[in-house]
Amino acid sequence: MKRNVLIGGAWPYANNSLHIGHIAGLIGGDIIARYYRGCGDNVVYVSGTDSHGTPITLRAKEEGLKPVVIADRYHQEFIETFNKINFSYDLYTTTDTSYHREKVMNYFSKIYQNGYLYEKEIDEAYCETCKVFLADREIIGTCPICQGKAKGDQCDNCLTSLDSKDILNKRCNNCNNLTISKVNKHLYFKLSAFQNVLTNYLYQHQNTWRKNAYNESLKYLNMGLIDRCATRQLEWGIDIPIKGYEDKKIYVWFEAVMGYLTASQKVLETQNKDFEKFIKDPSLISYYVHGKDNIPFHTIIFPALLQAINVDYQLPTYIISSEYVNMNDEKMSKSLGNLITSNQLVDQYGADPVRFALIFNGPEKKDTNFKLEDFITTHNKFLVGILGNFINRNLSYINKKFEGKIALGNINPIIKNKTIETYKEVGILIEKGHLKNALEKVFDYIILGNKYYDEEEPWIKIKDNLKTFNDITYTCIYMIANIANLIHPFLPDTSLKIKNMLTLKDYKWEEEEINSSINIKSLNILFERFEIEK
RNA sequence: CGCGGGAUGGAGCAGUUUGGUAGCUCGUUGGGCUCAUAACCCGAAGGUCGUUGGUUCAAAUCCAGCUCCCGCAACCA
Repeated sequence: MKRNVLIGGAWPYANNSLHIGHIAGLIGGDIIARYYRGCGDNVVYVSGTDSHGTPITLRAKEEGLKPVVIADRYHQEFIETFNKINFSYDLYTTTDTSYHREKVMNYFSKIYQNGYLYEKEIDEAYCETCKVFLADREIIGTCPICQGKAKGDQCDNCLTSLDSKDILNKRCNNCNNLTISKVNKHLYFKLSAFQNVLTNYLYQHQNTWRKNAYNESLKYLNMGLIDRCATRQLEWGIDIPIKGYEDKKIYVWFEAVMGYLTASQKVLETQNKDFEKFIKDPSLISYYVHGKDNIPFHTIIFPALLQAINVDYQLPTYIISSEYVNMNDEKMSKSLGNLITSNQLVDQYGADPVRFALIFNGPEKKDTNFKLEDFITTHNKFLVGILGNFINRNLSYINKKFEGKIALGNINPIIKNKTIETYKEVGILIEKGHLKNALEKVFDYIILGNKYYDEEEPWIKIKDNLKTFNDITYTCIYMIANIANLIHPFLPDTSLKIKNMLTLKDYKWEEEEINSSINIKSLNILFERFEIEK
């Protein structure tokens, strides 16, 4: 029976390039998607660029461009980044498509009709010269604490975090004139209505969510959920389908998470499948993959929105929330200038080595540290020394002695059992989101191959016992064929290279029984050694 | 009393959910092999698992207190 699996990768915001921390947090989704596809399940793996909102608007203003230009520029860059590192999204889209806009407006209307959006009037800073309501970040003034210069919601002088309401002598950042306080109306989402539903929901997922997701969510629930403003005084975004709100847009926190629904629907449409049936399937398994800063959006807000649309919409099953990657013991940041973009690293070292490093040293449970020296050492040890070596020592010997012709033999039964067991164990780990452990288990299997080869000493057996030699060799080729499958979710390029060398069947998450004699088509080195640059 | 994470051989980490021989990589060191990209395999040295107390036949693991480190709260996953 095919399982329905929905995997949502976080939607990167079109304001900065993707660095290795982003990828480390997102790569779990790709592994999970590839695994389930190998099992033959019905997988929908989606993500897209978060293209709207204030930061992009302000950025555009600074550069004298339209917001759409900034959004498109980063969207194109993100597509390139995900292609380079081999993410297998079924759809990577953006929030700036007519499809998404239309569907989101429908959801907004639906939630309004269901009574979860209500009007509220609040006082906001208004610039009479520019004739606009100002966002926090467009307000400058005097800090009420130190009398220094405050900007937006913080004081540049004493670094205190402020409520923009408390700033004195508020001025417009554009024209520098004093602002006035003016009543503005907004639509609020009744998040508080879901306090009990979400609390019960959380308790049911203590074992399926990562610990940080559980604790963070519990924190918000313990504080008590508060209603959230769903509209924004802005020109760049999605129109509000309610009368009287023509001058405002839907707040990004609302529409970006809706992307999971709109993108999935789009994918299913192209497959002639029914979205409603899919999203309401009680046995739907869903994964939401993102960094720890994004937890409440996926564990609180998104589930509440889903409930507000339709109580039968399935809530997230697994929350794959990563910690952060630090760089040489420092936090990665633009201002420190120490961040490595995904593209830089992949261009220099290739997709699979980078994927390996980001999984093997992945921030699954706590922050990890990225050091180029460690990256190279680990690469040389595992990819060159264990994986590349096992394959190369086997195939090159057969090439040398038998011109690449592998004779039939008997597969060692212990190895065979171990192979079947490995599929099972790794599969369970991936399904639970324990990607690091899963990868380690795959490498345990490859290490076993090297051990087997050493203990059996085929280079000696070849001299006086060709039958035994053939059995050993055949067992190793059997292992290699299965290694090609087992590494596929993690290292898709390498998997394909191995399959091409031996002309193997397409990737599937199941034991591959080679049963005819095989010829080595071509022999290539899988991984080059990297030298540590001083 | 703001919130969260961490403390395990020289370094970096896993193990803590579901108590029961302390595991991995690097480094140091002895050996084996020569099929393999100075790759591979076996062995050795090195830890009273931050600290104090508690529960238990048994604690790195559970409970309580304490000490120290790091993130967030400030555009940045």
